[in-house]
Formats: sequence, structure tokens, C-alpha cells
Amino acid sequence: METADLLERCYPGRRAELKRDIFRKALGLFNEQGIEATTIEMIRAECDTSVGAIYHHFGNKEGLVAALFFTALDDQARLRDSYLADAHTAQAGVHALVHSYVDWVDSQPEWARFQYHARFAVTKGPFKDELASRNKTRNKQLLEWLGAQGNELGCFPAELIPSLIVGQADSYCRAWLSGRVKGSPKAYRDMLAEAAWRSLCTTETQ
Amino acid sequence: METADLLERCYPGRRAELKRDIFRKALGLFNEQGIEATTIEMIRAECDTSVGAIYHHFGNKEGLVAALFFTALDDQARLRDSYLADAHTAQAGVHALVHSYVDWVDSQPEWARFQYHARFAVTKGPFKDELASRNKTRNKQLLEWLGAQGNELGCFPAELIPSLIVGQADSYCRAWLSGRVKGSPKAYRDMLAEAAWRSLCTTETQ
DNA sequence: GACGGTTGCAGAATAATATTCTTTAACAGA
DNA sequence: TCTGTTAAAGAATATTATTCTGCAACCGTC
Repeated sequence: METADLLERCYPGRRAELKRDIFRKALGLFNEQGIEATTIEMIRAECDTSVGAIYHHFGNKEGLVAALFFTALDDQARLRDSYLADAHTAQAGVHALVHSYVDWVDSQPEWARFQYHARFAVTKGPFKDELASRNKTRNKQLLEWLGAQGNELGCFPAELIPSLIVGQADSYCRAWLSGRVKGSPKAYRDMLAEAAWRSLCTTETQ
Repeated sequence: METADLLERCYPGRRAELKRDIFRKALGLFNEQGIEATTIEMIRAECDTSVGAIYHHFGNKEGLVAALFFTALDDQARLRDSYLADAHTAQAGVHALVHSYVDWVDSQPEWARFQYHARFAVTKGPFKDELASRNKTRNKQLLEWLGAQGNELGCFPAELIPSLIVGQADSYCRAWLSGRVKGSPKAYRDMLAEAAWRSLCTTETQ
């Protein structure tokens, strides 16, 4: 359901029907079998189409992986921005970041799982520069936003702060998506947000 | 240097020379080119050996990846156990966990980088059961150890605790290994350990 | 509503890569 | 020395990714 919405929004229209279907089926296969273990032939068979069509839309296997990856990244960013728009203190910002992270993973587990597993491939491949620049601007915006709230996070190195905020949530989401733990991260969203905030408060009482 | 020691310890003797060399060169190639982008032929050329030798030692490409992965896992566990042996309070335990994690990544960056990237492949492949059982027993031991220190972490769900302890360090180590941040995690080891401990303390003053 | 150009798709042909298999040499113990 | 076991080589094969050529659907324009 959400998957359908996500794809419909990013690649709308009747003429993109096959493209969306390739996205959907490839996502499933990559997650079930692993990225290198799924062959173009498997995707072709699943979509009942031709290899030519797949290469027409995505160039090659790596391009398909990258397209899936950036689609997920964009959707995640959309939710984060919407949460941040309502936050007006540093604490509210930290909560918004953790909550948006957790909620997105909970609502799009398939995309999240893929995102984790494909990051390395994209980091090495021809889209590494795009990924790097996106990461850089995102982190910069984040730190500027936090600074603008007039808070007191100055005692931490800037490059450490993003990890302090989302590290724990990220770790738990990974564990959940790989089946090592059972409880949905959404069930712990407040605990995770408060833990992150506590870890940042060196002096004042939470 | 440390790499040589690690390999010499795990696979000692003159007759394992080629095996160690394959390990070393494959590790480098996997990290530089990515796992699927490095071919058996590249590894063969780098080691100046034959494909037969590689398949003789590791079965197939997946087996080589898994062997590298578990070697890294074992080495990491060895350091963790040595740190934990000296800790006798819950707080000291949390510090030991964060410190051992950070110090290992700092001392074996190549192995750590590979470990991050190969986890998914191993999770899907024929060694998934071994990995799963290792994870399970490790977490169980950890929680039992913490419980035995007579602490007060009962307010958190058990499955959440490991992420709360090492999540932030893990996140920063990933960022460092992929070049997104510059400062070695070792420089922040105390900050990370204290942040983790703070995040766990709901009532008492740090 | 024909027409030129563009995009979407098919599938055989090809290239790159992983894996197997057979053979030979080196070694370790009796 | 003999014997079984392990190490290594490399040609042969199987699998998989990618290319390329041709055809059909579509889209704006006259």
C-alpha cells in the first residue's frame, strides 16, 4: 500500500507502469535473495518482461540499485522535513529526527532494509559523488538548524552530533529489519528519542 | 602490521601462506572495488596464483567473503572479552563495550569496513544460521553479565539495550570508515562511552 | 489523419564472470 | 620408500550481465 503510494508519487502515470513494477519486484528480490544473488533474469521473469526493457529504463543492474536507493532516500527526507517543520526547540528537533527516522522505517520496512544493504554498493559505484554531496548538505543543514535554536550542544564536536542523535535508533532499526529483535521500533520511538536527548544533556536535568 | 598479526594468529604456519595472502589481497580489493565488482580473476592476479587454489581454500566467492567476515568477528570478540574481564560495575561494563568497539575499529579499519559491508551477504548466504546463533548468544551473555552487576537497567526492554549501548559508536564508526567524517572514533571514545551511559540513566545523576 | 521523431519494449547475440573438473606436485606420517 | 592427503594449476564449462538491432506504441505537428 504505502509502497504503491511511494512509487506512484515518484513515477506517476500510465506509461511508467512497467517501470514501477520493475522497482517493486526488484526490491522484493534484492531483499529476499540478496543483491548479487538476484539475476536480471529473475527480475525479468517476475515482471514478465524482457531484459531489454530493464536495461532501457535503468542502464544496468547497478543503475537499478541506485535508482531504488535514491528513491528511498528521497522519501525518508520528505518525512524528516515534515517533522522538523513543526519543531521549534533543540529538544523538539532531536525528537523529530528520531521519530521521523523510526516512523519511516516502520512504515517502509522493505525500502529501509534495501537502503541499508545497498548503501555500500552505491558508495562505490558511479553515483558515489551524488550520495556524498547529499550526505554533506543534509548534515550541514541539520547542524545549522540545531544551532539556530540557540541551544547548548557546543560541547560536542559537530561531526559527532548526528551519530549521537540517530545512532541508537539506527542500530535498533537494523536489528529489527534483520530479524534479530521482535518489537517494532515504533513501539520504542519515545524511549529512543528521550535516550538520545539525555545523552546530549551534560548539565541540566533532562 | 596488525593485519599480519591477526592473520598469523588465525591461520599460522608456512603452509597457510597463500591462504593468508588471499585473505589480505581479497580484503583490499573488496574494500576498494566493492564485493560484487571484484572478480575472482582480480584476486587471482593480485596473488599471482590460480583460480583452482582459491576455490580449493574457500569453496567459492561467497565462502571467501564469509571466511573474512567471521575472522573479523572473532577478532572483535576477543578484544571485547578482554575489556569486559576488567569491568566490575554496570557503568564500567558499558564503558568497556563502547571502548572495545571503538578501539577495535580504530586498530583494524580495513577489517571493520569489510565487516560492515559483508554482513548482509552473510546474512543471506549459507552461513546465516551460524551468524544468527552467534548474535543471539552474544547478546544473551551480554545481558546476563549486565544483570549480574546488580544494576538498574530494568526500565528498558532487553532487546533495546544493546542498541542503546553501542548504537552511537557504531554510527560514528561507519561514518568514519566511509569518509564522511575525519576524526578517528578513538579520539571520541570517552565522549561516546559517557553519552551511552547517560542515555541509560533515567534517574540518578550520571 | 498521415508523418517524422521519440520513447518503450523484445529477444537473440555477445562478453564477462563464476565454477567445475581433471591432472600434477608437494607434503606428512608409517 | 610407500601411501594417503592436501595444495595448486589451468583448461573447459556454466551462468550471468550487457549490447545491439529491430519493431511497435506514442506524441506533437502540419
